Amino acid sequence: MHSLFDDEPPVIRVALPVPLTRCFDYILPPNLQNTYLPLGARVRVPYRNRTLVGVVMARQVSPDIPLEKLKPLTEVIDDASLLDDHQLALAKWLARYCHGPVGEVISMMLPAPLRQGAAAHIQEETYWMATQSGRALEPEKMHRAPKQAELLRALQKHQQPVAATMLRSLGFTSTQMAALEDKGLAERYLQSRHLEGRDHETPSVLAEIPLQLNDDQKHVVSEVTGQLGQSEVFLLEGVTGSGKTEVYLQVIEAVLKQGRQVLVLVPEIGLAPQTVNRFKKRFSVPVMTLHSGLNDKERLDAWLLARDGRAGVLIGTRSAAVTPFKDLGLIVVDEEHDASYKQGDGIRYSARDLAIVRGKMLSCPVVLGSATPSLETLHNATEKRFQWLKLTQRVGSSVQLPDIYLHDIQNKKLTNGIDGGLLQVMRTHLEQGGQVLAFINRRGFAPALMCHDCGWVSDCPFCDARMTLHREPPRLHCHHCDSVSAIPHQCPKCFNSELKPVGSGTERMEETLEQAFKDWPVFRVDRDTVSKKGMMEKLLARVNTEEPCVLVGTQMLAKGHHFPGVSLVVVLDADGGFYSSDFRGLERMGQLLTQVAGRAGRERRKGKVVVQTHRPDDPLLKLLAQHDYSEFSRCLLEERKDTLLPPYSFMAIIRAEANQSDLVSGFLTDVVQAAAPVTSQIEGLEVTGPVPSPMERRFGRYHMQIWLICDRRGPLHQGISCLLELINRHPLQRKVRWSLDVDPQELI
DNA sequence: AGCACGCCGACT
DNA sequence: GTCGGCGTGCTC
Ligand SMILES: [Zn+2]
Ligand SMILES: [Zn+2]
Repeated sequence: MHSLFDDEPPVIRVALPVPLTRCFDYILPPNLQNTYLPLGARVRVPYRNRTLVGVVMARQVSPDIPLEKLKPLTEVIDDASLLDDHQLALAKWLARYCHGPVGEVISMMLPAPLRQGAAAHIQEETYWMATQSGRALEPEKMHRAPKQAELLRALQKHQQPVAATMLRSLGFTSTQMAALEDKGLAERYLQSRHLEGRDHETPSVLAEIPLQLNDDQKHVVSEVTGQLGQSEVFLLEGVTGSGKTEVYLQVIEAVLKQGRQVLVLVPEIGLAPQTVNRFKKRFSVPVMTLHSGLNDKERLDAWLLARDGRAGVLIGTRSAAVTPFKDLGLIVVDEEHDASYKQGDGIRYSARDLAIVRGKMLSCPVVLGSATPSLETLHNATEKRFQWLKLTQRVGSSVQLPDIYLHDIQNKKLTNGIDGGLLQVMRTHLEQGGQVLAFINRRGFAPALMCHDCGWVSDCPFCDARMTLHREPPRLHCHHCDSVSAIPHQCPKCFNSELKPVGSGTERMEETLEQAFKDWPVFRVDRDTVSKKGMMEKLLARVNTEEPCVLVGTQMLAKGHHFPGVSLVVVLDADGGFYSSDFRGLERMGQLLTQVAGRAGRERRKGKVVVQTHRPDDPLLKLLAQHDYSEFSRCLLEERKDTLLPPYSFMAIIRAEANQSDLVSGFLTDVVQAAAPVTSQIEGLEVTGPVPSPMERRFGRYHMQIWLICDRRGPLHQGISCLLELINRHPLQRKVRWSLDVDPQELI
């Protein structure tokens, strides 16, 4: 709105990274009134007694507080919009969805240097390339300038521009480079080092010939490429080895040929160099990555190159979902069911869901790929909101699905978590020259230490949990609060000197298997071994020799790296999903088991999977053993429908914690009771709680939650707004930390 | 969230 | 007398 009077100073509305769900207005001082200041540009503003970086959300606003209370802004940082209209619309959408401040959402979207006000310009470096006449000239003829001749000879060897820094490290000087330029023999280029001489404007997109597709793949590629420019969501369901990646590559190729950009989302661990290299090898356009392994500068460059349309393909983990693009033509979400797509703190968004929202806003297709789609996605596909495409044929004729055996351990005495019969199966397999993969879902030596005389257990002093016994290095370690203590030599309660480890983790399994198989090496892969630098590379090299060995580890082994020599996979604790307090426990178990099975015998020989279970007759487990994830998921969906849980309802959780349990319960009880007159009138909305979290005490703090479940999103958000309003007015706000999670993935 | 302001106990 | 504990209020 324009000001009522012309002499009133122009006021702008700024989103700031503060936890207050409103924007702040500032006066544009006279000296900045002629500065170009578009929406989405960053400004520096005074805020209380400090200065903050904010983003312009509106101009020429009439402030809701008296004009004399407004402060003038300090500085305009961007001379052009930093975030375009779509990016701002996305931020607003996410802020509404999370019931959070748009300023915090925007702050989350920006790489750290931009948050702090750094210039939004790609650092360009000088590159040199021989011109046509430079290539035609024989350097030997340059008698009077031997150094320049040598430089020209070096440049002639390359078809691509060579970095000036590289030439300098070879002993050439800038004067020599400039001299060649003056003679028209060399040309200078300014470009980002990350582009590796590639250019998105390139006329040819391909750097190699694509693979031949089978009929399934051809059908999928033509379906998706036939609907480019439309906001369609595709579920691409393809079993392990059905050639999903090649389908992605060929759909991406079609988008790149239109001169548009592509975003590829991958799980946290999925960003293996081999995946990225496959993309770089296929395309001649710049392929950038964005993941947690990059430093601030690298992240900023990737972000800017995507925003400026200079990156053709961006492959990234969760946070890449909020990267701006100049002309986005396709989003691929690989392993869409993966839990790492959900941000667990701060702005709790799902990268997969955000991808779908962006697709709708930009009219671009979204491809969700998985061998084990989430129930949410399957439900959307069944309801025809997504187009359901399937890859049923496995690529390569020799590849067969492994046989899966459910190994009954009811009434069996296990030695350190493994049955003697199963050890024999492993031995036979090793004798035949095969590699074995053994999964166990717990790190450490044993999940607890116990006194058999008085019943003392290694409880964590800060959590409702046992401290895990570790041998490397020896310690008791709580996996929930990270507190560490020495291993007691005798029982702290009765002084009995015999304390027994209870249950097995990866370390104990490693030891057990080492003792059982003296002739073959046993390698452990879990967070503790992988974090040691260079260990993983060394291990991969050893395992890739395909000499017989045993790999024991956590889920980490199932994701990421593929081991071609493995033909026996052993799952030691499959029953966890049955006893999980989370209604998604079984779904996760099915996805993990299917993924694990895909690790057995993908090449050459047929694989075998053995699953230790107390429930060999369980119908769901049997379905998984028959490679029937579809029927398995159909059964689970049936169950969710009966219990009216997601995806048959929408859910939100309000979590709260404090150092005293009565503070949390008092706080949440007040809120629920005060809201009841309103929430009980909202049709279909169910408010449950406060209830203690599955592990009430964690790190000395008491956790409780309120559940909101509703059959429609609208009333759910109405209920949330009502509760949050009361929370924000509650006097205990200072002592209780709380958060809202819409569409939670974890119920903890 | 942050950060100032303000009001009480125990220190030089 | 003052240093610092944290309860309270506000941020354009
Ligand atoms: Zn004891
Ligand atoms: Zn703990």
